[in-house]
Amino acid sequence: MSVSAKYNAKEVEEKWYDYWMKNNYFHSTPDEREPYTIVIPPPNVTGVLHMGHMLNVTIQDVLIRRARLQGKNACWVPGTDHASIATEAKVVARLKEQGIDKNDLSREQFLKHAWDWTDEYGGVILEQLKKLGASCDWDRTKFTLDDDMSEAVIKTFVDLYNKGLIYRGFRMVNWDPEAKTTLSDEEVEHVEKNGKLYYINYKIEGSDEVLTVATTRPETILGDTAICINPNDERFSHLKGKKAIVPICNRIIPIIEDDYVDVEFGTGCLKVTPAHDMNDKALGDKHKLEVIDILNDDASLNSFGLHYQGKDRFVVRKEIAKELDEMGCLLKVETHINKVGISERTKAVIEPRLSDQWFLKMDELVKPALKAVLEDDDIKLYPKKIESTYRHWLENIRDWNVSRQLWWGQQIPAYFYGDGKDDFVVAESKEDALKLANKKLNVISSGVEKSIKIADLKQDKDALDTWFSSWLWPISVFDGIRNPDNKEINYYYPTNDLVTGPDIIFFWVARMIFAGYEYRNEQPFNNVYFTGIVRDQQGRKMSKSLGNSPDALKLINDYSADAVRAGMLLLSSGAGNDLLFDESKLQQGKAFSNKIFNANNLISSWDVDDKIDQPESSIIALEWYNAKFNEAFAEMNDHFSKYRLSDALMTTYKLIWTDFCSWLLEMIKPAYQQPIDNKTYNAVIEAFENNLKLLHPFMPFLTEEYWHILGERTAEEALIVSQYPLEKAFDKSIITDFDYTAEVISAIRNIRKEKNITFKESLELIVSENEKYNPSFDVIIKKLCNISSINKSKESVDNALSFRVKSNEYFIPFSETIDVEAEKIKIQEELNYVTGFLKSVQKKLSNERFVNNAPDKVIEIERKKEADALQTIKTLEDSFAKL
RNA sequence: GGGCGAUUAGCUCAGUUGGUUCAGAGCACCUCGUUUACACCGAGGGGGUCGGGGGUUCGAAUCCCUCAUCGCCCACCA
Repeated sequence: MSVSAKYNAKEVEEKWYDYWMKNNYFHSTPDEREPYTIVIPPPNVTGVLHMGHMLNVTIQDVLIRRARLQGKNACWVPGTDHASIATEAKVVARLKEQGIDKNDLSREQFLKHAWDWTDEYGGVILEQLKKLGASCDWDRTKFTLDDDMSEAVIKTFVDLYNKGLIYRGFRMVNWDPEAKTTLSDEEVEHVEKNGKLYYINYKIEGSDEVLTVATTRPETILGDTAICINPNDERFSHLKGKKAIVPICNRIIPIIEDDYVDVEFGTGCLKVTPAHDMNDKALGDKHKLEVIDILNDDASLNSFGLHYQGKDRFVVRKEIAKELDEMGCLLKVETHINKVGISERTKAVIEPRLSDQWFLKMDELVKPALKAVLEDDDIKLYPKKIESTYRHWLENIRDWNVSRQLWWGQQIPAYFYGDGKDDFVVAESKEDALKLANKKLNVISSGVEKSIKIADLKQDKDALDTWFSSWLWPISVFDGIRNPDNKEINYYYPTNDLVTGPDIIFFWVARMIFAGYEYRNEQPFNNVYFTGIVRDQQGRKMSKSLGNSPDALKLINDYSADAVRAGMLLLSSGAGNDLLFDESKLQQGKAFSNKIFNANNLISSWDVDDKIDQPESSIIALEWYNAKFNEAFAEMNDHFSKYRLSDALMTTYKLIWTDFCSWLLEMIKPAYQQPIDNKTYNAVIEAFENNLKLLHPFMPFLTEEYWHILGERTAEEALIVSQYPLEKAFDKSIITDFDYTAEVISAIRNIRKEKNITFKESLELIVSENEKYNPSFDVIIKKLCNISSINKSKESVDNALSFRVKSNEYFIPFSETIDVEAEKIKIQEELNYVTGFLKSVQKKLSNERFVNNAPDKVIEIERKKEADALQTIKTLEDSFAKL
């Protein structure tokens, strides 16, 4: 007899994780089986487990464990991402706390600190994944800055450069003045801000006239190199060809004409600052304007800022407005809402800035990626609606700025040997670079023998965007870039499923598809499951600043990993839907664990006697359960095929709780202290075991625990490496018959309740049978409702309680006097309902247009309804009359 | 500004090409209950005119139009 009434999760979970690890069950090597591969979206190496990971990792583990049970060679590759900008920012912050300024360190010194940090925190998150039960192949753990991974990145960069897809360009880029690096377009968030629109007067050269220009950024007037008007704007036609004077710096600038200018907006005049605005840059290029960059890399003003030199742009904005006002140049200030670009990582306001950067051409890379998803269906996105977002982005894509002014990452393999803009070569190593440089030099200076030494080569200081390494992830984790023909990449690639958040569809998912086609000529994965975002109950994103993010490890500790996994899945309704975190779902997961624990308690309390016969009730109960199991199993598989994991779990949950525990166990349960027959017992154990298999992907620990409790298993026979049951055809009619029986049972229970008849008091049941039903379930009714006998009778039964299921009427003879009036009312109510229903059916059937237009099948159904209703009415009327 | 999606019980969501007894599930809620696995339980029960309006149809939660509300993505309007 068990002492504890509750399941001890913590102990169990540690035990089985160790056991799985010890037996190497997570490890995969290529063999003759069908592979099933998932590469983990590598979390930030210095990150800690949060709710998003929990959901994401649970889903991946469910898929991997299921594939393993299906006999596939399941391989889940774990790893971490160096997350250049995020990690570098953290390291810089920590150094600052120690009183160290990054600028005082050499690249090597800084990287030493960064690696120390990585060694200290890296892997913490992977340990946390283990607590959740993640069955990753830990032997394959990768880090995006591992030597082999970096080599792949460099090789790719050189290859793309040689193909002419990577180029160096002096372009307007997104500048994060806090991190002092460029960002890709995807790393910039646009937020609406309440700003101001300043109306500034510019004098016209050689006249007293002024021209008013509206701007949101008055500090940039110091970088103005033109005023632009619309050539069709008659208000300004007299100013054509004239010049204006920039206040404060008194620079004389041309007034140019371009129909880009919106006549309606502001004053209809635009100040042009090519160095600090994308549009102005375009205008500047078109009209060959001077470019004056007034900012330092930290967004303070440089010498062009005159007396504002050294001050931050936002400080200057206020001060310059004041100065302009005092000069009488500030006409007015209006409030104005505009979108401001914010750095995703540092939240600093982005400055458009001109600089030399490396770009990857997108046009060609995009083509196969579009085709694969939208035309060929080689890659399926779940939910499908994401496809339109995907298409839109790919069709409007701009070249990818891949260089970052950071140290934490792969350094760009470009080597400069001179001061000229083109005096560089791109190569995998410095030695190769030297050869190339000399070759290039000699071709250029034909005839004159020139040579440079290795010491003359200066490698580009910049590092590559983090995503430039992660886009290779599904290939490089199998060494498919360096060794494209190796056994592993050929076996595991393309991977099967990718599970990730919709927020990185462009950063990562789309780019992996580019890389997949470019380097393998094949999709990197067949399916992408986009999880939703985990939000709090008010629908807000989980964030540190709001403090609304529960401690993931504490949840595992409080509820168990199994309960957390089940809870997360119950919450997530489908791919792509956000989910509102609700601890009560975890409670539900925990209650479910306990339910299974108690089912096992019951089973293990039975004494098995092989000398007694199997009762009839057990035979039919097991026959029914067998059908029910196969029905549920097929349904669960169907849900899986559509990536409806929540529904798949719910199907399993109901199978176990309702069908197995509430019905089957109650039906086959032997009387108090009586033994159970051998046959039934074995069948129940087998049913339980099959349930555990179905549940294992969702709740791996407790299922493994009971698997071993139910039977002696060798290491090779662990649940995690067992085989899924086979899907079998099932007899649907027995399920229908049982559903009918359940209605009868429910009606009897209702009567007991209404009349206060305790379960102990045995009753007699009389049925006047009109409709066929399976009498083999009578033994079940007897057992579950404490019915002494079930008799058939055509006669009315005196002084009996009655109820009806379908068109059959049931009577329970009652010792006390029946309240005839109450019975009459009851029957009358039922009669009213059925009569009303019949009317609506007959109305439909007498409608010619319905009969003429509806398909025969539908009409047939209506006729059946009519017949059934008539029969029921007859039964009710008879009963009424007899009363 | 452009695009996409959503709106069904208190909550979170199903509802397959419009058609089975007047829309389902889980949770929550209410009532009753210590029958010998489990009160993290059992039995029973209440609850929705499917966002509003209009249309197509014999028939609409399901198709069309429109309005409202919410969400997401994209975008260089000073």
